[in-house]
Amino acid sequence: MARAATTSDVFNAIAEPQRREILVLLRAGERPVTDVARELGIAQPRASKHLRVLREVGLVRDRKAGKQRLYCLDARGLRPVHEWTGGFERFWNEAFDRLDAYVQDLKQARQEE
Amino acid sequence: MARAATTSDVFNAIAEPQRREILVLLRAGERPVTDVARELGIAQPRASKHLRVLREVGLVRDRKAGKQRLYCLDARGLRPVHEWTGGFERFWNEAFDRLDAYVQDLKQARQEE
DNA sequence: TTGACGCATTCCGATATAGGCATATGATGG
DNA sequence: CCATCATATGCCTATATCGGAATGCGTCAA
Repeated sequence: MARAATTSDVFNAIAEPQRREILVLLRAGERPVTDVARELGIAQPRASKHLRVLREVGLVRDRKAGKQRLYCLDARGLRPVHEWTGGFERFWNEAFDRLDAYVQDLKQARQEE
Repeated sequence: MARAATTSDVFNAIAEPQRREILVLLRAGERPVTDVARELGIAQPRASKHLRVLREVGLVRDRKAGKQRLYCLDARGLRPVHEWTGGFERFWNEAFDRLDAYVQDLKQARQEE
């Protein structure tokens, strides 16, 4: 089996750097596809594809505006990711890590005696 | 080009659900590969491979303990993810979203007139 | 109606990945 | 040194991407 589909999975959707760039860009407000493509320096079909993935996982919404289609951020889907990583907050505490490294060294040393 | 390598990229590493499970499991303390495999209900080679990816992006460390190899969490790499998503915190505020949806509706309605 | 513009989609090729299975490697005990 | 347990790796297949180029489709203006 290959990797899980990006569709319907926010973790996969934001695994792609350019999609993260798009989300950051859209924080400044809604934009048409062409603008997104130009600001990221990528081809328009590519921007459309990324935006489609983001739309399918619910991270952006789109709205027709004449000839254009404006995309805007809907960051609610990022909340679960934030909370999931937040569950590890106490583990990346610097002091904790230093202590942990110390314990590691102790164990390693004891075992190498 | 295919998708970016999972290696050396935390966002990609945690895009895989089972790897996230492993990280959660390791919060309870270090474990040998076999335990990880058993607790996730997967084959041992699979667990080893996932652990390897996690090790290569720095999310776990390993330590030899006799015949076993104990893996332990090193969650520091999750901090950037937490902070990145945190940059969208104000956008998933419920009230904000409600207002936004309202504005959306207004625009949509105006355009459909 | 015809162009022109903005965007989505499709077809294609290259590649990375996940998983399974078999097997190699490593360490331990006898 | 050998048998055994614990892990890591290599090989293989199926599949899901990403990216590019061409093209389809809808909308607006003249």
